[in-house]
Amino acid sequence: MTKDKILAAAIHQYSLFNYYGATMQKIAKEVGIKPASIYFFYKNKEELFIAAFQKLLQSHFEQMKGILDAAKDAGILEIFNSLLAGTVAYHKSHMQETNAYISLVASPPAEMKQFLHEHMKTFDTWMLDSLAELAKRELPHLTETEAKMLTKQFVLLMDGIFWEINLYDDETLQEQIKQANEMMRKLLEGIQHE
Amino acid sequence: MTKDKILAAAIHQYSLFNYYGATMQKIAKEVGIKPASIYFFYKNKEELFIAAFQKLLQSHFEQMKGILDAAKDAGILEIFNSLLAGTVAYHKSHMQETNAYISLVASPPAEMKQFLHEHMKTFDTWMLDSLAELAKRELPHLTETEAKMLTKQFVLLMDGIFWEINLYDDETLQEQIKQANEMMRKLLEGIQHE
Amino acid sequence: MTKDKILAAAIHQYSLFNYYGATMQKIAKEVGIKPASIYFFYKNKEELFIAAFQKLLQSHFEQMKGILDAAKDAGILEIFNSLLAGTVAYHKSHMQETNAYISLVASPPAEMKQFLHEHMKTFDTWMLDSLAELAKRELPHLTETEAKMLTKQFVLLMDGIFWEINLYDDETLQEQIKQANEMMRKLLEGIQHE
Amino acid sequence: MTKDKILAAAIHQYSLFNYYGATMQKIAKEVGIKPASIYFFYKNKEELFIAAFQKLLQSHFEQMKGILDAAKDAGILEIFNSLLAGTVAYHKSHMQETNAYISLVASPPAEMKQFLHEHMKTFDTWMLDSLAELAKRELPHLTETEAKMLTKQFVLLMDGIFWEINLYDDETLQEQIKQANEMMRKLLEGIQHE
DNA sequence: CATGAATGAGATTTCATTCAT
DNA sequence: CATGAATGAAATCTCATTCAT
Repeated sequence: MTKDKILAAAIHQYSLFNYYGATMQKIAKEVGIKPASIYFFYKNKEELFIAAFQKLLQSHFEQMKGILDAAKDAGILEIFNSLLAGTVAYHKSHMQETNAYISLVASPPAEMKQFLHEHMKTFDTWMLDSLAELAKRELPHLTETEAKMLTKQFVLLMDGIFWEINLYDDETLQEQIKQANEMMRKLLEGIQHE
Repeated sequence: MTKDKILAAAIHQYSLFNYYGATMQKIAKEVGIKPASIYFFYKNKEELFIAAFQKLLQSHFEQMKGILDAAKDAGILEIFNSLLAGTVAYHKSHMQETNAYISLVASPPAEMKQFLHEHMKTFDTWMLDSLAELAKRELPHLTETEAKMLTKQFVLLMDGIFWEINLYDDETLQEQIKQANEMMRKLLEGIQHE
Repeated sequence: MTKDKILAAAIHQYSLFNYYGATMQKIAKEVGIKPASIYFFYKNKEELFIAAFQKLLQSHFEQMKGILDAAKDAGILEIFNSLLAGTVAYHKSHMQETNAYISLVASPPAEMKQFLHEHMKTFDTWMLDSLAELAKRELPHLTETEAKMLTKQFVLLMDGIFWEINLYDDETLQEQIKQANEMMRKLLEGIQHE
Repeated sequence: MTKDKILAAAIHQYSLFNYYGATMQKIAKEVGIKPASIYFFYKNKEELFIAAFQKLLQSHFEQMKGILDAAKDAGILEIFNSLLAGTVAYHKSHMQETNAYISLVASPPAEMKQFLHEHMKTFDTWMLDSLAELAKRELPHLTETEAKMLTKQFVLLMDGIFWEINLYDDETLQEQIKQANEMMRKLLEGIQHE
């Protein structure tokens, strides 16, 4: 459908040139239509990008949910492992969306800031809650405080890996994932020996 | 000096609107001059932004060097601690530059990608080398491999904290720094007990 | 009928925005259809407006005829009186058409100028002839010249009132109609005393 | 000066095509510059036309004041006479402005309606007050009410003449002015014989 | 140093219109 | 009858840049 192709092109152009550099012309050309035609589907550039960003964030959210869902029946260390690997694998196989996503979070157009902030809060809450629940299930002897600490530490590692998607090539990134897994292993060991 | 004010305004506008949204008009207005006047100092927009980005990256680099330098005579854990705290403190007190820096790394204008990539490699190498050296000095019993691992893990935590500057408010960020310090403490403990 | 609703909407939009501002979109929206549908009824914008203006002028003409017809059996002063009152009453109760009519006469689209000029001449001739005839019937002692003068003077007053529809609120306008009637009364008095 | 030439061209184009048909391109072409250059002098089309209309109305007002001033030392009938003749002479020798003025009053762009209404009120008040004062000076035996009536009647004739500028050719218009003068003469005669 | 004036190129958007369904 | 989808042309406006002063 043309409407969806426009969204995809908008996200792609955004990933390349940011909001002001992603022109209606370039988007139209990528879709294979004329700029005027975009206005049949979207009222203006702002509404197009609101739709595009919504789709982007939502599909990122759903992907994360899927990864967590697929991993949730294993042991806690494996879950962490799968989450890191799954996140990176997804992002590496959807570089356009990932670049757009990173760009959006790192330097959102002024009009999106509010909307984006709310999404990030929702996402963060979901991630922390889900992880804490899994941690309690797998490590029932943990206090509430300990479980929270553990999840926060894991999220910190996830964020580190996420930022490094920007910086490192595939090989180095895989090495960093190993380091992250290693760290989680040691932290869990420490807890279980206490 | 007007020339420096232009650079600062360019960085500020870039942090707000990215490359294509940072117009010569807005930059001029922020400085209090007319757009035509910018061309007395810089040949064109591209050269202005090359200068601006160079300054931005260089001053970030120097700042990091300064932080490391100030911390380097303490114990290894304190060094890690100071680096994290110093980095965040610097960025929080220079939000404009930080936003511009993050934006630049996360979604650089096509023309800058090459230049940026080289800078990041230099910076990364320096950071890893410096940290490895300090680790060896403070923990002389570590093998080369162990030292490298430790520094990589620390860098991963630093990157996590860095990305979270984007996401969290001050309070939550301070909490995350604590978590990072706590993690480093446990990792070192583990190594020293082996 | 849709076709008539389109005409009415075209006239309304014309009264608000003039020819170039009365877009097919706005007309369609007012009717509750899509712009493409208009082309089933009218070949293009120009033909739509030719039809609209013809209807507008013709209905104005017929209305004036009706008013004259209804008044023509009274005394001459009453006839003048009824014409003024009737004209204003009609226009005040059809403000959209009146605004469009005034707008059309005051600043016709270039393509309409010729057509409009002819209509105005026809209308003017009819009005002068009709009035002159009535004047002769009611005031048989008048010379041809005197009758013509009287009708021209009356038309001048009518035109004044007409322009003032633009300018004044209802109350002031009613006051001006009284003045016009008063003037006609005095003029007739003057003639009859000679 | 370019700025003034732009204003004049805007008024001219407006007189030909009304607000939406008076494009920046046509205006620029008439001045002999490029459309972009207009924006150096006026922020946008709306502000350009606000300036243009202000100039138009103000210069019309001043012209009327000048005509009244030049006529004010004669007898009352001559004053009326001069006003009518002066108004028409001015408008006939400034057809562009007059067409624009009529168009503006008859079908103002929505954004101008408020501003225009206030101007018209000011103008109307000035005209009525000035005429009433002259009437009292020249015809001191008139009551306040009679003076007011006389001026209103004169204004009605003026408005009739004004609207007829639209409708008639020069010759017919001169004839109508004669009729207007004749009417004023008779009205005054009536008053003085009472 | 700095600006006023100007512009070519291009961005966003609107408009009248077409045509297949 | 009516519309969804599309478009060429043009309208408004912005942008980077130039150049004389």
